[in-house]
Amino acid sequence: MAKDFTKSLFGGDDRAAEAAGQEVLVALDTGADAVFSYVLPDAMGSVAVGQRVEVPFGRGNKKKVGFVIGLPKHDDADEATADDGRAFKLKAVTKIVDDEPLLSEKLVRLAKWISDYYVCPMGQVLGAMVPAAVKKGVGVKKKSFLYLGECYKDKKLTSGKQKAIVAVLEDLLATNPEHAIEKSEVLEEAESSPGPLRRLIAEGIVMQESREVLPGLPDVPEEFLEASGADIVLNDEQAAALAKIGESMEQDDFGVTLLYGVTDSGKTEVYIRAIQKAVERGEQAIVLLPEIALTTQTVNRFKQRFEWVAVMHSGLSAMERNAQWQRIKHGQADVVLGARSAVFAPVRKLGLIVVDEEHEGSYKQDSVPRYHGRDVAVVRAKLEGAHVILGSATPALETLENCRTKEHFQLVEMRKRVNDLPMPKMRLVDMTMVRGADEDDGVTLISPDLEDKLRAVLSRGEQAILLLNRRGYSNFVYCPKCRHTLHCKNCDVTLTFHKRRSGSKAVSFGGRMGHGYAVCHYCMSKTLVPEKCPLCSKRMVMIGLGSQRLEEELSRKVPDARVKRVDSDVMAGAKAEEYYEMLKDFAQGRIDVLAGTQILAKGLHFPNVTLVGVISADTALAIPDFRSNERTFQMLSQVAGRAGRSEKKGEVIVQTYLPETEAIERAMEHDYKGFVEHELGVRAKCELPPYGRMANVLMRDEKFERLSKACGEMRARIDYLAGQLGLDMLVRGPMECGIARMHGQHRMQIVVQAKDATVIGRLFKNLRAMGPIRPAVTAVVDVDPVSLL
DNA sequence: AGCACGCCGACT
DNA sequence: GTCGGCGTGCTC
Repeated sequence: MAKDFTKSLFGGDDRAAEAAGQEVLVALDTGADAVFSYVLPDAMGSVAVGQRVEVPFGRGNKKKVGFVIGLPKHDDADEATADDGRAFKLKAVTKIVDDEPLLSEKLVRLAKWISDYYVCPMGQVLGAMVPAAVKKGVGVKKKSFLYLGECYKDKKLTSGKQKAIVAVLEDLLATNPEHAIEKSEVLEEAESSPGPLRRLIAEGIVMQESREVLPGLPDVPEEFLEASGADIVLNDEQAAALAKIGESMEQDDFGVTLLYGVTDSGKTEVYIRAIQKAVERGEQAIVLLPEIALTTQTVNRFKQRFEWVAVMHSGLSAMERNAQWQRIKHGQADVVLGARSAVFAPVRKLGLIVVDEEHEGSYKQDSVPRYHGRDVAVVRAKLEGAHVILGSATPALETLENCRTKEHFQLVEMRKRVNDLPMPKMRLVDMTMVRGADEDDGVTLISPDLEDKLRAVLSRGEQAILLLNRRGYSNFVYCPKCRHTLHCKNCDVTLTFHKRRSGSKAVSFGGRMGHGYAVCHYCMSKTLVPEKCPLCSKRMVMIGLGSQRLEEELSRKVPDARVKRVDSDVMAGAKAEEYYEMLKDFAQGRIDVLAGTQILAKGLHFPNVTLVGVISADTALAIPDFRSNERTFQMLSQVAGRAGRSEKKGEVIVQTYLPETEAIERAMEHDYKGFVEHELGVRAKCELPPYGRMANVLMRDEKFERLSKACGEMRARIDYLAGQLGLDMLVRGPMECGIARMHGQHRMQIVVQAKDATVIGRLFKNLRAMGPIRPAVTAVVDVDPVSLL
């Protein structure tokens, strides 16, 4: 049990003055880029790597909890030497927090890799590996457990209640601590109050023990556990893929398989069979999914096939989260399902990690530690001798390149859709030819082609999905006379107009502005929209591709359709049940058209959907990022997968103002390989990933002067180190970020590119050692950035 | 990162 | 006088 060694009433002597002991290295969750040494007094016993300890920290000796990450071989150390050479006295650990390590030694090693590679203090990495709910022990309660003492038969009982209690325990064979029964259960069963029990305990007939208990989880409702799916017969491609994966798994060695399979080629079934193999071998599997794909549908599919599934997702309460984590740690989960951070699940014997939709940018965490879930999965598997399956219909170029060049990577392809469904027909609509005369401001969202198709679909009693891939990009308020647009006062972005929610009647779009406010999607600040232009007093109008506007145009062009708008705006206030209710309405045909943002493109299966309309394929292209073409292709391919998931033929209409873009042209042909080949050529020319690594140093500050001075200094330091260490790098910047101002701060970046990761690693290791730039500005290092905004 | 310390300008 | 904002340095 944890012991508190702070005996002295007045703060105690935290230093190890008289207490000799073992030196321990402790990583604290602080920005300080160091690991701290403490003395563990001998009287406290021993600790292991991965356990947490409480230590005094800083001038005020405030208590902090950190992870033990090393045990140097100094058993009577009480002094240490700082980097600058001066010696100081070690402070003593005040408490051992965990009875047993929270993290395995392997996970601590993984943390070390993340700390080095992503340039983040060890303590922060370890802090992020364990959910806050686990660290706080949310929901852990002490409960009393009862069992019969050895002499229980010898004593005569007179009270009926006492007899009943003993009988219950006897029935349940609770005759030793291992078979102890929870107190309240016993009392309930024996229909007794605590009084008689207290007697029994006092007489030593019943033994009582207090234990920490985690909250149980509610059982999965029966209705979700129908079809087993165990009888699904794999097609030849699936069988071949599984065989290859199995081969690699049986070698009991690290390996990565890229499962490159078109939408509906049955990748999930391959995952499941591979996981079954792991489970049969007594190993556990982790399945990573993009957060947005972690739907009940997906989870249930796994629950139907595996007895012990643990789910880690953002919707869990702190208590549930802790319960799931503890279950995993105690070997009560064969399969762990979760987003990014589930890669840290504390399974005992890791056999397999599946990363579904491995190309998804959302696997990259955008706060410290800025790790990539897929890449960490590969490193963890390497450390633990496990296998990784990376699944995608449009693999990341980095992954394809790894398969070509790295020893442990293999590519397995699946070209056919299950049931031999044809790929949906793709049709391109060149919007530059559709100059809309029907809108006051000359912008049309629904081309005549799309309008016709919609009507046809509705007349056949089928359904459609319309997609606006990103909200708030061009949904802006402007003055038609002086071209003044509303910008955010804190950020360098155009404000997005939002119609006020229910209560006010529809606004006349393209004409006068009504009840509404403009929102900045970065800082979330709201501004009431002025009716007249602040510069020239003309009436402001709004133009844009917002989903509200789409809804409006739909109701005019296809008035009979029952349309439902889905975007994060509508869904923000809605509960999960409402969302599922809406999906149910659509599935059962009470809604004809779903219109909304990309939320619709993910993981939903509606067989009656035969038309998918992409309102504008260009929004991703407008983002100044070298991956925007790749993203555009991936988005279109994802969308195409939504159409025609049954014997009915599906069609996809793609509207664009940039019809000659390679990504769009190739997507029309379902030709990912062709696109990749072209794109790789472009990347090679600029030495961009996958040919070389990239890191982004983002710097920000309220004062532009101070920022640009600091950026200059940063660049100078990078150049100096490059020279000193002979690092072969390409350095660009400092330059303004894609969004030059955010939250009232100016933003600039320096982009570093190098042939391999070790160069980047060495640069930042040395850069950190140089200390902060003065005057100080906020600087953030993003290794392998997923976007450069 | 977070916090204590100390240095300057703006008030009672 | 002294309150408090901000910039700097340190944490075993």
